[in-house]
Amino acid sequence: MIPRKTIYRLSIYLRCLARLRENSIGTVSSEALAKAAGVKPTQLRKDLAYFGTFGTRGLGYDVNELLQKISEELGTSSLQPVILVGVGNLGLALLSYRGFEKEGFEIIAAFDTDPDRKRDKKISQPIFGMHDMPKFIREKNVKMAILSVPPAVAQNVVNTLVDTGIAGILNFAPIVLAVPEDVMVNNVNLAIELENLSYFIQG
Amino acid sequence: MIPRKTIYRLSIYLRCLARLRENSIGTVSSEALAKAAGVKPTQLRKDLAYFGTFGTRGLGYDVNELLQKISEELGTSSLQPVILVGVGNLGLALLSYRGFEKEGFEIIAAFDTDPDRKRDKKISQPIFGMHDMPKFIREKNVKMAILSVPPAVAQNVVNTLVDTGIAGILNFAPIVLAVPEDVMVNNVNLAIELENLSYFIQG
DNA sequence: AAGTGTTTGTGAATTATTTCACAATGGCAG
DNA sequence: CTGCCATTGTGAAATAATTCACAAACACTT
Ligand SMILES: NC(=O)c1ccc[n+]([C@@H]2O[C@H](COP(=O)([O-])OP(=O)(O)OC[C@H]3O[C@@H](n4cnc5c(N)ncnc54)[C@H](O)[C@@H]3O)[C@@H](O)[C@H]2O)c1
Ligand SMILES: NC(=O)c1ccc[n+]([C@@H]2O[C@H](COP(=O)([O-])OP(=O)(O)OC[C@H]3O[C@@H](n4cnc5c(N)ncnc54)[C@H](O)[C@@H]3O)[C@@H](O)[C@H]2O)c1
Repeated sequence: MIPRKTIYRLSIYLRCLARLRENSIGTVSSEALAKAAGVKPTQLRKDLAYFGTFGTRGLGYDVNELLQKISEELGTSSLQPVILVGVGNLGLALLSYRGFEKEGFEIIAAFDTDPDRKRDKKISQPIFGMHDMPKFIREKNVKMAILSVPPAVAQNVVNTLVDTGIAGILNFAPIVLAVPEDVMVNNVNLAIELENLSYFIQG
Repeated sequence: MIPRKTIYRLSIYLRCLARLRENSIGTVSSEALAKAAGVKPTQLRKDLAYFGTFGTRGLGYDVNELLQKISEELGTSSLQPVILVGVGNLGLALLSYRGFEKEGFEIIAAFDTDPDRKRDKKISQPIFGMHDMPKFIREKNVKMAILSVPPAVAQNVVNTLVDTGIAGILNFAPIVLAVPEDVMVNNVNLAIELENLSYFIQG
């Protein structure tokens, strides 16, 4: 069982390796890669050891090979379809962001109670009403959703998502969502991040 | 020394307590509050024990008192000024968000290389050029910044921020920032969050 | 082909965090 | 005022994560 935190770091290593490849760097030592990722070399090596041994002693890691192996381990090799619910200020920013595709994700559609008012914007994804959501999720076999609706309705929307087969939710609403234990929620709570910063820069 | 993770959870408790207060609930047991926060009761009690004892055995915690105490501990009692750098899609969404004030933060100004093109939007904060930033930070004694600039320029902007006295950065650019160790960076990397979800819903 | 210098991989040690288990406490009913 | 009951606070135990320390492996030089 690979620790949760290791999985997070694998994602970071992946991005550092991608940059190295862009710069035509063929091999990298655990020391150099760890530095780029902001961790200690031993931690990097331990993280990799959870699922294989890829390095050459005395030399380091082959950038392409390691990229490939981490990618496989994370299952990022194939493009994952994602939907977004709640096309407000934040939802629109996310929809117009072109950075997800090259990381292996694609927001294929958005849903909102009021889809028509949003439609005039310069975004490429279709925006549907909430009524169309269950059918869409089932037909396209979507497993992940980004939730950017007001907190007051978030639990309600989540219940629908879960009933319809969504297994992973990236939640921006500042509330704790109740979900069955086979559904995973990652919360992004910006107020808490700020509060956290504020605490540590004072104390 | 209070664990880092405890501090995160204190912020969550705070929000749960705020909701209880809105619903005119005066006391709460560790069991009920823990459930609302999505943690185990013993963990909640241990978290509180790090900085005091506030409960009444047989009864639970006084909602108002606990709210007050956690707030003090986190230093959220006073409003913290924050600046935002990079008024693009994401930056605009953050600027227009009215939810930070009631959590103790206020984005008092924004900065961008191209401030004039953004000025027509319906946001209340002033947008200045990058040239004005150092002076502003020093004069207003701002300690925290939200960074939503393109990744290619992020390190550069951070260097300026750090030189000017910023001690806490909430970073949305998908790169690892290098900062002196007395500066704290909290990263919000949405691609990594998605990748993480994707891993755990499959494996 | 041997020697040298680097860097990996990994058990063991350390440190951090969570959970357990239960004695101590105070509210409340009678 | 006494005893019961619910609930806290907390050492101790368990679990998880990080760091250390070093032998093993390989590249590279001569
Ligand atoms: N905007 C930010 O910068 C920011 C920052 C932190 C947190 N958040 C959180 O993110 C969420 C979205 O924020 P926002 O600023 O975009 O809000 P918003 O009000 O601009 O957008 C919310 C959208 O959800 C839609 N909606 C409402 N009820 C719905 C329902 N039942 N089903 C589907 N859609 C529904 C609305 O039509 C609207 O388009 C909120 O929970 C907010 O607290 C936002
Ligand atoms: N938009 C999203 O949903 C989203 C999602 C995940 C990550 N991000 C990340 O957040 C950051 C911002 O994303 P965005 O979509 O808002 O990008 P954007 O291109 O819309 O906005 C970037 C803004 O930064 C300004 N800028 C450029 N160089 C600058 C400099 N040197 N100093 C100050 N300002 C400068 C630009 O003028 C522009 O207004 C990026 O790093 C992006 O990768 C965005």
